[in-house]
Amino acid sequence: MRVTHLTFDRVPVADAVRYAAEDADVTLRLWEAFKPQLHRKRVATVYETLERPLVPVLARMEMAGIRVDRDTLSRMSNAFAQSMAGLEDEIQKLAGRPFNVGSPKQLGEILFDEMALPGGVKGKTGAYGTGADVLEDLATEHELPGKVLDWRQLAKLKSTYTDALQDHINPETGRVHTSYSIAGANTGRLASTDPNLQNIPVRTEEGRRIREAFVAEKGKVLVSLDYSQIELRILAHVAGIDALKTAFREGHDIHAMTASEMFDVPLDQMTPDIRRQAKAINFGVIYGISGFGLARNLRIPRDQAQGFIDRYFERFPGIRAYMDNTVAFAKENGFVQTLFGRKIHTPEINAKGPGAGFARRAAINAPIQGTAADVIRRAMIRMDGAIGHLPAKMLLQVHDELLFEVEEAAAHDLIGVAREVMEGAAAPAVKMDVALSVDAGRGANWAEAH
DNA sequence: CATCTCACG
DNA sequence: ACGTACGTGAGATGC
Repeated sequence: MRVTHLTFDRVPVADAVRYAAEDADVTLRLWEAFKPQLHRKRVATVYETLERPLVPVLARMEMAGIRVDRDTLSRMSNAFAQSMAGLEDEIQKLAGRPFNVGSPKQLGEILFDEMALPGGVKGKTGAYGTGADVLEDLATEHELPGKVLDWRQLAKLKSTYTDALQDHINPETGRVHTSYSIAGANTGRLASTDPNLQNIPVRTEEGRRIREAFVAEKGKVLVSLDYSQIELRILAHVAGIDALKTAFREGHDIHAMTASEMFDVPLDQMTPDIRRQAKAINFGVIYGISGFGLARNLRIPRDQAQGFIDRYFERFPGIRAYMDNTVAFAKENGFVQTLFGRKIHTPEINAKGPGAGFARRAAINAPIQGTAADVIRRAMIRMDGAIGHLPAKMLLQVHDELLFEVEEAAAHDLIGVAREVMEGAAAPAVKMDVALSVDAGRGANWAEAH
């Protein structure tokens, strides 16, 4: 038994398998044993965020793991390596000399010193920034930056996913077993480590294919259920925005509705670009919006971004009141609260200087992100009992999504039961003005189930 | 071991 | 005046 390397809230799967087979509650006892070693502040966070019944649930999920097909990953890895080699040749021809494409330092010197492309900005450390947004802008000037972006995407997928994931396949179970931190995030979210299964690619077609390697056992399927727009629904509730509440109640496209309201465009004349801008604003509000941040995200002038925000506050006045009240509460008390009363500490809120902006935005975001975290944690605690009669296991949590593996014939029943648990998870402690809604999918692999 | 970059919600 | 979207984890580079 190796307990020495245990942290307070993480259980290496080899131990979890052994312990949980004997006693699903053992993680909790281990956690209790390690608690005295924790830093004082960390203890306070844990006490306030921990819901004890969640601990054995997480242990069972870690123990269950998810089957990952090594051959699929291996094939993809080889394909990535080939494409990268081709791109590397092209990049170095364009650069005029060989260099390490994976080195931001060398790339910056090539782009801005040797090739003298415009827009080189040095950061605090004196190095040129070569992030994706910089290279995207630069791609209109020259062929090279776009190829570096392509190379980087493949390098990321290969090193972090197709290669590293293979090393995490447990030889005894043939499955990948993550570890969950129950107090990993300040807001009350879980965190997934070793490996992180909460950041498996999905946004691009190439990345999404990695999810094809996450498969169900023969005769079973993967079922994914995810909350639809849970943070915006919570915002509508806590800030009391009637227009948003109505839109959710009537099942409207929330970003299109926001766009229509803000820009006076009828819904039947909505364009993808106007909707995209409104979507960015909706997210911005959740993040504690600033003119600068929105301008950078949308790549528009700062005064125009500020105009959008002013307009938003004008049309949804409850939003500004929510933000002001939340910040005032944090300054007064040193914490904010989720709808369920869980405290999230904001020790920097009264700081002077550049840190003040961060603390302010974090305080605005925390009740929203934290309430969403509470909701899904409540669902997870109830889930084991609710699906106990079904041949199903809860495998993963990805902030607003739960992934299950279930015998094929029971998939329909599982979706019905799990959806009911998730949609009802706020009750009875909190009566939401906006109903929670859950989307479901199923398939032989995670790509199909999503 | 810090920094940069990028994957996710 | 200042520097900014919120919350994470991980791999590669280079000091």
